[in-house]
Amino acid sequence: MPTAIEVLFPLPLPPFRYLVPFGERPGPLGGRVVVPWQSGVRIGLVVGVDEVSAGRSLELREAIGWLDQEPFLPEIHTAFLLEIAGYYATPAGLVLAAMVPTGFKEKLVHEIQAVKRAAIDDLPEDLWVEAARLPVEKLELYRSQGLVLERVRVQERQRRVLRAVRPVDRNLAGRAQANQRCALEMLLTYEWFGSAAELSREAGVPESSVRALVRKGYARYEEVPSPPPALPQVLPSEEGFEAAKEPLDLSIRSSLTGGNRRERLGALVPNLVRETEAGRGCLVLVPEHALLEETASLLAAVLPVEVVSGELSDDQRARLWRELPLGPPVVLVGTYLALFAPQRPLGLLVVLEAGNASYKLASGPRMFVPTVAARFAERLDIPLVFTSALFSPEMSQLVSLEGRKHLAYKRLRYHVSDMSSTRSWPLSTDLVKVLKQVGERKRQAVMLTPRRGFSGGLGCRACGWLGSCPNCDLPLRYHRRDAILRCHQCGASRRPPDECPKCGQVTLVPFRGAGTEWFFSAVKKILPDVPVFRLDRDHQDPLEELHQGEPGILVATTAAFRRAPLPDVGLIVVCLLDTHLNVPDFRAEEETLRLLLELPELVKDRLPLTLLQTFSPSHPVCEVVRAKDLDAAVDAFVERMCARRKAFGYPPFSHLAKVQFSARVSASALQAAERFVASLEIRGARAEEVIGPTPAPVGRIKGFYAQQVFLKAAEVERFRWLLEGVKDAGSGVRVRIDVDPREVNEFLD
DNA sequence: AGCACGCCGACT
DNA sequence: GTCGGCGTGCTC
Repeated sequence: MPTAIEVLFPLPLPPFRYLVPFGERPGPLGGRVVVPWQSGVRIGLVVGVDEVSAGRSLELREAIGWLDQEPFLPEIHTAFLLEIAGYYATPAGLVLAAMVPTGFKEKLVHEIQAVKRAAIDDLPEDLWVEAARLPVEKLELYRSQGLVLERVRVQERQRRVLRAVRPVDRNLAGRAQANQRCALEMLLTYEWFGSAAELSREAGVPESSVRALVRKGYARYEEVPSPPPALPQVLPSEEGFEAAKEPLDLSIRSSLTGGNRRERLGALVPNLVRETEAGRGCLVLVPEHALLEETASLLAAVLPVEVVSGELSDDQRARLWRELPLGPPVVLVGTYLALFAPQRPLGLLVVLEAGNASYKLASGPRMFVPTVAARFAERLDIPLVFTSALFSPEMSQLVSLEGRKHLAYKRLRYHVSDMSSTRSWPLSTDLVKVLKQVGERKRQAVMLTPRRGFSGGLGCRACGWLGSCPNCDLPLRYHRRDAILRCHQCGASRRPPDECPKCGQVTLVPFRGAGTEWFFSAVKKILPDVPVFRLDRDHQDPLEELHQGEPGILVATTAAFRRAPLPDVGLIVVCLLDTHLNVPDFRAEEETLRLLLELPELVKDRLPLTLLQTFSPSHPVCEVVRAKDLDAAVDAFVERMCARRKAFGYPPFSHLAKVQFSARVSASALQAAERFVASLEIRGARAEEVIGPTPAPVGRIKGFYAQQVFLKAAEVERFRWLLEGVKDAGSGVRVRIDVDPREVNEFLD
């Protein structure tokens, strides 16, 4: 029986089948193989081997050859890719692309020759020629007749340089050729230049003179091997960083909560030191690039550190992957891209800020990185630590009681300001009072606003008309400074009308929640002499003055958490807590509490007064932060959240997936969703396992109407079985699956 | 993801 | 009359 291999590519596709190269053995799982692909060739990963019938084998193309002697990826990793793809109901190739960020996009040199005595007139024997010499159909024909030999190797990194071909001669002797002569002499002295522009700069001659040298044959461009790219240098942080003295007594899976970001990292330093000294590498995952630099530079003060993130070029990653296994053990700090980095042996896996929303990959395989990391650590049988301000129900499923480590919370003084008992908007009378104090004492304040722009909308006070997006069922956000209405979902924008399009009156006013612009101008009005800074996605004021301790007020979205802490903050304001609490998601309350517990991370030393503006001052979250014993109150809150999730069958006590059907025609989306639910019933789904279809909370986005169905199952096998029922929904309807959705109401593009 | 094929608007 | 927009479909 012929042998076939299953080959995976870094593309949104499942593995494809090829025949083993003629006369060769299947090769190991996790090896790289070169195969014909459309009209060319490409690199894939062998993820399976099986026998196929002789008849079936006729339909398969033959692989061309192996790329490495040793497996490129250990077998454990290879199997893990497929497992993760299965759980997230995503093509395995997407997981490969996300987890193995190097090794599959190399340029290839593909050469062919005729087999002995094939007597093909358009292909030589005994001489390798570029495959591109032959038209694709010809090559395909000769392949099927077994008339052609093929070989492929990786093209080494090259760069184009300008080199001299012959010396100055009398054709360059004239006065008119002075510039060319000068450039050629310089080129002869230094052997080569990276470009004509570079040479012209160095020689101080116009670029046209250099080009003339090339045209006249005195110089030419050549491809030469280029040196490996430099890796980013991690500069040790100059700031003092309090590392703990003794290692924590960690379990195979642990959590570290409480304190603040730096304290949590500091508490783990002795463990990282111990591992590297024992000759094992450590992996420290961060949720996003913004946290990478801070983390890496703090650790670099005491440990050997390397970094990996999407910011590295392909060549830099290739170099790191090549060199990591050869060098001494390091602490590798990176985003999810670092998870499969070839550090062997690995002694400890740390997932920093495990509750951070950025760990949910928004595109590609919609994986939740902490979950993936936990399964991976389990497979490799190495210890794992989650750190987070707040212990989460998800952690409670993974971490045993002995594994739970806690640092006491920084206790802030909270003041809750009831917006329903104040007439001033958007600054309550309490807030005006404390802001004035901050101004008088020349201190700093941070105000966290729920959104960017001026207001949640622009509407008519007379008739209630509200400007909304032509593509989405959403109000257009009002950006006063740019004098524009903009959709925060699809980006559509338009000029605000001068009068109400509905009733014609000139009574258009900002509606709904205030954003950074509104708070900015409100603060300016009451404190005209205090510098006010704005920070959000649209607008970033330089903050050097604040970082140097100058007085001022920072009005920001949660973008403030991605900046270094400020030195002299006397006041933190959560401008409208309700916006966070009212996010229609079962995690909203926890996320709000997390936000409040992370507030100390905005400030350097002294703990400021924290003022929460809200219409629901007795909300449990407000009660928790005002409790005498904060640590106990948070514990009790998390217990309640766990109990609630258990009662309603939410994760982590069940597996949850959102299946979204979207179409330009509203009825087709609904119809497809209903068909899906009907098919689930035929599969034996129980009533409590299927919720929906329901129209998405924002009914239309970018011109697409969306319907969603939620799938819930206690056991993972059953969950996967139900999810396999998702089929193509027919033309005009897009189906998207999000396993373990973090934002239940997010539109899946 | 790329890449080809295919059908409707603004131009040499 | 053509260039080019991106919708749809395919890759062993």
